[in-house]
Amino acid sequence: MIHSIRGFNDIYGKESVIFQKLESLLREILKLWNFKEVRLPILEKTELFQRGIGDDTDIVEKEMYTFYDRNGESLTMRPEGTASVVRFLNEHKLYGSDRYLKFFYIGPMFRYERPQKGRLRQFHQAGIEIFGLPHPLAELEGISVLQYILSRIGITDTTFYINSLGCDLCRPGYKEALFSFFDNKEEHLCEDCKRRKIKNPLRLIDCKSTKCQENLEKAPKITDFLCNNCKNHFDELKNLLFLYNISFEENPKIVRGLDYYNRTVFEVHSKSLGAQSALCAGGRYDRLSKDLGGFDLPAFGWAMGIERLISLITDSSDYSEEIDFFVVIIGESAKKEGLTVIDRLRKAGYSVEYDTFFGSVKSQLRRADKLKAKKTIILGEDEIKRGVFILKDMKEGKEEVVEINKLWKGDFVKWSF
RNA sequence: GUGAGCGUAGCUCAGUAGGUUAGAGCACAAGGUUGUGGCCCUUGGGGUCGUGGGUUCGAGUCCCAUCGCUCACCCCA
Repeated sequence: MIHSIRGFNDIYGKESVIFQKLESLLREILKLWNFKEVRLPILEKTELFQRGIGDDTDIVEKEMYTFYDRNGESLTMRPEGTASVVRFLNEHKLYGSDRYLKFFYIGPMFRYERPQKGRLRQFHQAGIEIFGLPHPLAELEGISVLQYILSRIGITDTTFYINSLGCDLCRPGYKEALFSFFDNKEEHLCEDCKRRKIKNPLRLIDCKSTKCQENLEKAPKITDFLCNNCKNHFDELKNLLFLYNISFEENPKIVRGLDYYNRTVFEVHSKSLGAQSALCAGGRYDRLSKDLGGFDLPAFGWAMGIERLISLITDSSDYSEEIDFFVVIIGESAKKEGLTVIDRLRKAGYSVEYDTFFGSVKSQLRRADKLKAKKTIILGEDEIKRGVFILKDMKEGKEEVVEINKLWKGDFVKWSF
């Protein structure tokens, strides 16, 4: 027996229904904020992610599904959505007609990681990207719609962490301060951090090892190093969040794992998620578009993990959907009429099921009950002779005799539910 | 990539210090009503005990290997 690839799951049953409902809710809400959907390819040139996400990040270094196609070109199954959206935007030169653009996407992403709770190799993300707005109003747009989505789904018990990473002007000063702070503490650092210190000193800040935690208490904070513009931006954002009554917690340890962020970064965590507690994360990435060879466009965006979101939905309701009619067919001579009735009803807009094995009346009715049919039509040889069928209400248990002719007249109104 | 725990029926699990034909509940099917569901009763189908090797008179049970799943580290949505 061939089974699915590790970390690649089949989504079916209740989960599939919740998935659909969640998607339509997202589309409905994002429309209120005037976000437009983009459906982008799953496969992109590897270079897009190397340059976009950053060569030194874990995602690019060891988590991408990368392979050569038949022409020898290196392709990668997208590990995230932002780089693709930026590529799309520049490729179609959409900023030419409108300098303020808002997009969203929903779809599968791929990362080669060891699966665990809340972590799959193929997982789904919904994300938004806002282009062209340097002002923190971009953050407010993105964050307010996110908060509304979470509240509509009914997810509480989340913490919203926010931080600023500064810009090209102020971050070098901070990196230097960090570097010299850790310089004489080499022996106190965990193995990972020794490596980080050279490659990406910012990441020292969010190390989780207890060994490093002590250092971090005394480590310099990025927010103390922000230049005036960055500080004003951050302050103004906080004021806007107050205006919208969005509660947040400043957390200088939020630095994010992708290279493209500047200024605002944020994460939404939930304690109920397990070790992979991030439900949603994002930030501002003003340089990415230009870095990818495109137009110089400020941008802000976030992405949320759909599976993680679903695992938080504590909805115990029954997701097996009821059907309108079950048609019980008794005897060989009733089959022809029965199958015609079924076809008629379906094309009149009713959901209909029947027993293709034509079991006993008892087993057909059992099946009608199990499938949650609202009404059952019973059609046997006797009924055919009389030109009628029995219409049975499955909740009341009452039966009535109806002339088959009424179906052909399209007179379904009396059974509307 | 590292570590820990777990693999017995479609599902959730029992299975006693190794000992006859491996069990239960749920689910499924048939019947109890010569054409009527839910509740109840009866009966039935379904398992190479993850796989391979070893120890033993005898292995679901002990040992080794392997595969898979889960959780955690790491990382991230």
